[in-house]
Amino acid sequence: MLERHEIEAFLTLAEELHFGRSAERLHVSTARVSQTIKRLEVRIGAPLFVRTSRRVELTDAGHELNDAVRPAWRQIAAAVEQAREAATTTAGRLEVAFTGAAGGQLLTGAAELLQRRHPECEVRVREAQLGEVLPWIRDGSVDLALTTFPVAEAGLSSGPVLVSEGRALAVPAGHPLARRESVSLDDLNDLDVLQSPGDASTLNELLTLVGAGRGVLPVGAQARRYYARPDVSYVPFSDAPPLQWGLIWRTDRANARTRAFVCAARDLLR
Amino acid sequence: MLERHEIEAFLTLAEELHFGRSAERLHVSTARVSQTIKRLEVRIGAPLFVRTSRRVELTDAGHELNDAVRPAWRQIAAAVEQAREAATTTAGRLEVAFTGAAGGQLLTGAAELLQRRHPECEVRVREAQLGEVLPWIRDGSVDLALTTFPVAEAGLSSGPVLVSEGRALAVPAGHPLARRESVSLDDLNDLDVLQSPGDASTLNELLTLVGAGRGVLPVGAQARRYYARPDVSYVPFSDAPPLQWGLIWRTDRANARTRAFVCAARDLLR
DNA sequence: ATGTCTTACGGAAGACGTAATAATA
DNA sequence: TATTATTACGTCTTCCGTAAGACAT
Repeated sequence: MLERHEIEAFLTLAEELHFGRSAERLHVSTARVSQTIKRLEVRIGAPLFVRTSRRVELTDAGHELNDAVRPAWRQIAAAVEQAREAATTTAGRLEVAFTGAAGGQLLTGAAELLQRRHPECEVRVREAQLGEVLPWIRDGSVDLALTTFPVAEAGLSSGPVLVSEGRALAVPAGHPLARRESVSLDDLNDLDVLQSPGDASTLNELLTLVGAGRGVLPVGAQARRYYARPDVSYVPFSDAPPLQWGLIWRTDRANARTRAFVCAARDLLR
Repeated sequence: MLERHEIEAFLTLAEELHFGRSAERLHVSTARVSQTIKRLEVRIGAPLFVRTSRRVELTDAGHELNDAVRPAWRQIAAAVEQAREAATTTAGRLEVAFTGAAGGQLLTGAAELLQRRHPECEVRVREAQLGEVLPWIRDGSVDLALTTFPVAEAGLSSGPVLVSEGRALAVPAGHPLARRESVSLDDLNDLDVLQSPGDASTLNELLTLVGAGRGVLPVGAQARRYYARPDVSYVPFSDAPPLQWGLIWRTDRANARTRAFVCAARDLLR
């Protein structure tokens, strides 16, 4: 098969029909063009150019090769250029998902920062319910999602931790625990703990169940501010490790836009 | 632009999705495939594969590049293979022209030898009149022509001298020179010498003019055997250099068939 | 005599393999 | 632990430019 420099030397010489000008366009010496063409002709087994020191012309074999190779090589060059462009440009659409009101605030801020930096990037921030985040990421309907860490799934990547918040327990307003300063993980053993996909699919539904006395729900401490309700009280955990939030994406769909958004989100929180 | 080894490594890995098997197919080490892909990704500016030590998969960017590059590269490979094939095969048609009865015998013999050697080569031997040889060669209606040397025209090539014959002068049968043993170039000064494209376009027409006493005509000594006529006598030159015959062809249309025919003609006369 | 292609030769870039290392299941 | 991808490094091919040579106008 032909080497890159052979293809380019051939196509250039076929166009210029002059070793000196070809060498200039190729940024090499004329001697190099001569040797490259010579080697190419040996490899093909026939002369591709008829040349005297005054005239260079394509042979029939050269014409045929030129006609077939030129469009194919242009296509490869265009594909590479497009790939390079797609890899570096932030122009285009970016879909970002969050769960929870606090996450929406954060991502909206990040989106605004991103669009100040890259006006050509079109960002849409959507809310996802608890169980929708991973499916949306997997099927590609969103490019990024804000979620709790860690997410250990093959094919997914995670950005840095953006927010770290204490944990709290949502309990019915009249529940004995509601008057406590804090709760412990051990306290959960005596309680009905609601599960996300099992008992209900959205946070508000779960909190409604909590308010109705159907169980308790571990949440992030921010819930007290964003999901304050008369029927629910939030009691901080004394001993639970903090809840960490960050962005995830499908590794095979990472691009300049996702990188820029992750960067904007990180910068926003400094 | 991408190097040949980068393109082939990429396309192979995109197919195999396994560095070891790709390396095997490419006849290089796995380390080389790894480094080549790495460099390619740096050049493009984005990962083309997502890989762990257990799994290799194309990214979106990789898929797009693969879809665009693969058919184009196949086309180039096919064009090169076809050029190589066309350069070496003798299959196909070959048109050969001659002037004069002796030339016809010679080329017919060469054509028979060629077809014994290369049955897949289809040869057609045609007679050309004097002025037709060069036009037919120039416009490509024949691939080879037997003609007198030297032929110094840009774009034409000549094979070896095949036949070398003494020269003779065709004179009217009753002419004083007809009784001479030989003539000299100096004798031409006192005579009307007929010219090929000027006075007539075929040899028989010229000889008819000679027989009619309209002038004399320098010819090859073989004319005495192949163009014996009652109205024309042939007298050898004592001092003219021999007339040399050989094959010519358009340099840019030389191919395996023309080379094989020239070779057969040369071998025939050994 | 001049412009142009080709050949000869020494130097530098990089393509390659081997072997050691890291990471995954 | 076994398989597979990556990194490190020394070797060697070959790509390249310079300079001299060959050829045609």
